[in-house]
Amino acid sequence: MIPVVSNRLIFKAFLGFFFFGFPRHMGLFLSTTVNRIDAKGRVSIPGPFRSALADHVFAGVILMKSPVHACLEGFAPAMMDDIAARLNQFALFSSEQDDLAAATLAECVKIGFDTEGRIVLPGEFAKYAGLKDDVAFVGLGNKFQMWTPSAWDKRRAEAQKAVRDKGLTLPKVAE
Amino acid sequence: MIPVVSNRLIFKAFLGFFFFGFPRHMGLFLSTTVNRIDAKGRVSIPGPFRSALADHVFAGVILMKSPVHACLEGFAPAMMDDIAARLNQFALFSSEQDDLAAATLAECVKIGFDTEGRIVLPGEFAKYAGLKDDVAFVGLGNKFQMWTPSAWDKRRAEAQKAVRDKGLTLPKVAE
DNA sequence: CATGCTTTCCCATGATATCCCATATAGGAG
DNA sequence: CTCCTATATGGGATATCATGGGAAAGCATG
Repeated sequence: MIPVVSNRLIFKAFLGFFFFGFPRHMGLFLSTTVNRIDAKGRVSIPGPFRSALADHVFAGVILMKSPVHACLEGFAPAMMDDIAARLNQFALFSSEQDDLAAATLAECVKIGFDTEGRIVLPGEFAKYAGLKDDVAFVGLGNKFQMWTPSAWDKRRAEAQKAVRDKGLTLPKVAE
Repeated sequence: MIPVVSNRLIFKAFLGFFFFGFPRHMGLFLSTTVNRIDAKGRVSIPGPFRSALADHVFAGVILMKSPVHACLEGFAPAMMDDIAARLNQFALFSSEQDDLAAATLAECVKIGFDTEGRIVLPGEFAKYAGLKDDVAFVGLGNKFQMWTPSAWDKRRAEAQKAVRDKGLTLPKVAE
């Protein structure tokens, strides 16, 4: 089942804190790489991404079913602690905490690398993004996405079109 | 009959009070897993949850009949101290403290793991959440919830809708 | 004490995940 | 041009986890 555009706001909530900055020590996810899923459901995380994910506590990655697209979102494990801390500002049993946690933390998995820097894709997650043989890893700065190569081609064209048509630009950071 | 709706009102009255973090050393409850209840009423606690529950004093979990939903809430034993501390912000014998304590602490059981990391679901608790064959374990950070898979599907959609409709976001942690 | 009932422990199994080794390929360094 | 290292990929061997069932250990009842 493919998530609809109307879910975009959920994602905004999830990513809302990026506008206030995120842990600075993390590396940036850059560029796009296509890797292969083997018979056991394993994929190599692109080398550069592994460095960006580097966490001194846990060698792995957080995957989330994207609330916006038919893809998976990848984060550094440290991100989850930050999200949890933000959630803890709400009262226990409050509907805000419950709703936000359900829309974010519940949709994630924490996956460790094997000795070769690969992860095993949980079937449920692979199915969600339609991942079969090849996966396009797309670096987007503070996170990355995992797409089927063909779906990524579409999405990429769509994003470029949006930037052109709407004249989107990157404003200077306010001091 | 499940007293969910009526209890919701009690809680709404006091939502504002439960504030701020929980013991930071605990692991986070992440992701959603479905496990099976066997003929003896046993369920495996998902492996990652067991690590998050890890307590050097007691190998087990605290289950609570949710004061707000038709589900069970699961906590690390250490979290009970946190809840007690929150309750102690109210005056002794105040109706707020009495009501909240009755709706939370009084509705808990402490359950130990068996040698395989399973717990036996008390019949009363299983019935409260309508748990029969399969249980969805939902990680929500400082706690997790146990739902029937179908009830969770509904709740999940509801939470996403709430986030969307109310425009909920995760505010930056205040210093 | 015997009898049932429940709880706990222990082992077996299949599925999955993880480790370890082997190979291939691409850059870099010398 | 060749060696060396990091990465990507494949596959066999193990270890771990979820699950089911039997056996032993409480525990109340008559």
